[in-house]
Amino acid sequence: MPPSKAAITRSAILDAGSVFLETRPFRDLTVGGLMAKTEYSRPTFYLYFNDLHGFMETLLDEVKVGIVEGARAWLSNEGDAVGGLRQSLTTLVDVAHQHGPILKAVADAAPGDARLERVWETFLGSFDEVVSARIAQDQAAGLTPDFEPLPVARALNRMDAGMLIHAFGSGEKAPKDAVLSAITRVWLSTLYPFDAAASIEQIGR
Amino acid sequence: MPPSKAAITRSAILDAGSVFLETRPFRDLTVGGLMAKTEYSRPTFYLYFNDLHGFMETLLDEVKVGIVEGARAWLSNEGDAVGGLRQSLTTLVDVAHQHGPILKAVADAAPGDARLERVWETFLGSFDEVVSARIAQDQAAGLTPDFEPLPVARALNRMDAGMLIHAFGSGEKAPKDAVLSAITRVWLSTLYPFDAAASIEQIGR
DNA sequence: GCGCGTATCTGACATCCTGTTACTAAGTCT
DNA sequence: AGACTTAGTAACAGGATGTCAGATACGCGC
Repeated sequence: MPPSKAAITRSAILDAGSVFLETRPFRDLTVGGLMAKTEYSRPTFYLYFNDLHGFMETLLDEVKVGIVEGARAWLSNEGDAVGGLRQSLTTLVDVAHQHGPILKAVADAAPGDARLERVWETFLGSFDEVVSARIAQDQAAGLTPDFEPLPVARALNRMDAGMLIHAFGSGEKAPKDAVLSAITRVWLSTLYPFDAAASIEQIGR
Repeated sequence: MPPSKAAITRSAILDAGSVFLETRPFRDLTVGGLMAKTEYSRPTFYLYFNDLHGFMETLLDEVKVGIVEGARAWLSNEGDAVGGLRQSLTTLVDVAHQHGPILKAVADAAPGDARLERVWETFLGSFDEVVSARIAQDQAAGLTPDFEPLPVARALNRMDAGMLIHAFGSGEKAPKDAVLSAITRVWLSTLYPFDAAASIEQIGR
């Protein structure tokens, strides 16, 4: 079946939003301005979204998948830990590079709305838990020093979020490799220090 | 001389703001609501501040000093590097714990205003530079592995910012020691890995 | 092609917050 | 007391939001 008219309209609005956020910050996004970029009128927006924050939530959903996907290489625990982590971080950086503006826009919008803030925090928090679990595993296996996994996981994740949004959020994006090697270094030194000689040297400078 | 009437009014407004942000997020702060907590009327606000974001900028200025202060122990390069860094992080966590709500409010408000965003980014960025310089020093001294200092400094700083705001920003604050030991571990493993055996063990779990 | 019910869309409205201006009141100095 | 400066306010205009009653377009049986 052909996509319903509603589906077309809805995704036209979403597209217009993505395009807008490619070049302008969330604070400049208004319902009126957004809809002016489409062939519909302002009230139509409210047929499909509750408000701008709900709109951002939808936009986030479309990106979530890719981000979560990337984490698998390390979390699934196949192959060596160091290699898996490297792999996961690499794809994470790739995905973030791709969707930088939307991620920044969501992060910017979140504090303005209780619901979106919770969604965003939950999104970030979900990584805290899985990473923390993986750390506990590696500690049991003697790969990782013994420490409380959760706060360290949180710290590392906040680092990623802050770094990636800062690097790829605005128009001119920072070089991917510098970002990747910086966060890779921090993750590896913290989680697999015994491996340091072998693994860190490979990062290069 | 006694404080001028203007100074009294101004600081009454600032106080009302601090108190408000102690329990409610920035998004709930309006000029009208704020001034209702004082004995003045709404337009009076505009005699002293350009708008809510200018107001937040002023609030940030009052906290800045303490934060910068704390960094000295490590940056000044007296005594051993590991101890100095430990010391700096400890006071950083203390100060952040104390002013958590204001820091979160500023971070929340920043994306809503181009000027405040720049101020906030500059504030964060200033640490990137000094930390990066210190890292370069330690690399020259052979204490720290050889890598590009700036991106790593940025990553570590973003970690601190994200962690501290998340931990101390809202009403119920996370336990200080868990936060401190998590970020301390990451900083030390990354910057002084050769010292690992000696230094990391002291962190405890 | 014609009517009809449903899906889709819009004009017009009430509301809220912002930032400014023209004005009043309260001090201060001679 | 009179003149000048500082402090504060009431009232206005602008702009964005979210809602609703009504208009328009579409699909479908005939």
